[in-house]
Amino acid sequence: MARPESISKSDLLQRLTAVFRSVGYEGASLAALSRETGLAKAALYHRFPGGKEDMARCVLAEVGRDMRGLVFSGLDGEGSPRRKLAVMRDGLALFYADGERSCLADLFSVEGTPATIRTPLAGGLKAWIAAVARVVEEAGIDPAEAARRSEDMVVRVQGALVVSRALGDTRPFRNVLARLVDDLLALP
Amino acid sequence: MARPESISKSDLLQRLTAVFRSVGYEGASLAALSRETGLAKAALYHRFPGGKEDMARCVLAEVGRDMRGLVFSGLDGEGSPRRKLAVMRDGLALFYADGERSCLADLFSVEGTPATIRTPLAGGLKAWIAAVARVVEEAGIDPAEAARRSEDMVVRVQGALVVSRALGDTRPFRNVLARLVDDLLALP
DNA sequence: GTCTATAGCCCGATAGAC
DNA sequence: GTCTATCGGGCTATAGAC
Repeated sequence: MARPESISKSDLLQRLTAVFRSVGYEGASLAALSRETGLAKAALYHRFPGGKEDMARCVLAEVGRDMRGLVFSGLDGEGSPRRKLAVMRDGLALFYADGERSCLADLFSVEGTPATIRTPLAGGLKAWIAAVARVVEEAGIDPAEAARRSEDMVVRVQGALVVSRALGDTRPFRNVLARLVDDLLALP
Repeated sequence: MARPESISKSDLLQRLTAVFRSVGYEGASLAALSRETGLAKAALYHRFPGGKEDMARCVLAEVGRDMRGLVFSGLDGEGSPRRKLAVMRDGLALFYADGERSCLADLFSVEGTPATIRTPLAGGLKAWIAAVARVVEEAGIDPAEAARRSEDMVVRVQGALVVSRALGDTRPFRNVLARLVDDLLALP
């Protein structure tokens, strides 16, 4: 039985994620993590014995699961490549709240973040690029070109999030999403 | 007369820049800024009475000047659009050390950085996009499409820096630069 | 203009009561 | 499992000697 008076593990992770996602690893103070979750610091240490690094690792794993659910999951099923990539695009819009959110791949890759967090992050990015490349190949694009386009797509999404944040305007992100499928599947 | 025993203003700003560029605004502690410049904290306060925020503002202004020198300067002169954009591309390779360096537009746009720094940053990004769009228009591309391509170029450069940093591999950055001019000037 | 020394605060992390 | 209280240390910033 779940104990309703206590915050659920999933809710807790979601709130921790929000903090790390807006201020990064070093910027996320235990005071802020405590405030945003409603748990005292000691309670956070009870749930995450490894402290802040432990929290960030769990957040990254949870975000990875969300990403797989919203973004990857459609890539493996049946359906045309165009349809699968369109599902991914819509998942990205949700995942990044239409460009309002930053990506942990950006915030967690800066110096000062522990390597135990940066390493799985790189793996996740590579997995994403590879999964998209497989779908692009299905559409008849040769493997080298498919890999190039997939990397370019991820580059554009990351860049659009940075530019949107820096300008305080989500149009760059929405512009990239609008062309994402066509750019991946364009004729050679 | 310059006093040779004291670090020059330009050298000082360059060393401060290196710190902010690798760890961001909040991550740049006065201890690190002091260590990397060889000046005691009190001496830094003598030169930058506004403290860390003052240093970051001066660093941003200096980086803006470097950017204008290396990246913008070629855009206004004579020469074909293709040649001018190629000069910009080579300037970018230098400016970002072939993808090894991060961009302040990324690091300084995260929450926690004072607005006095984030605001001029957004202006600089917009100016860059506009300057490139003018050259693309010179090549006969219509203004709306030129604006779109220029924004997309900046998006790609920013994204390539993020992905290169996250993967620990500068290939994404070099790939973007290799196609930058052709993508801007492609036939409609 | 640069230094050493330190104020005052917030940091990550822990002790121990309940 | 959560709390309050606190530790030692690093933080930004300043005082004051030279």
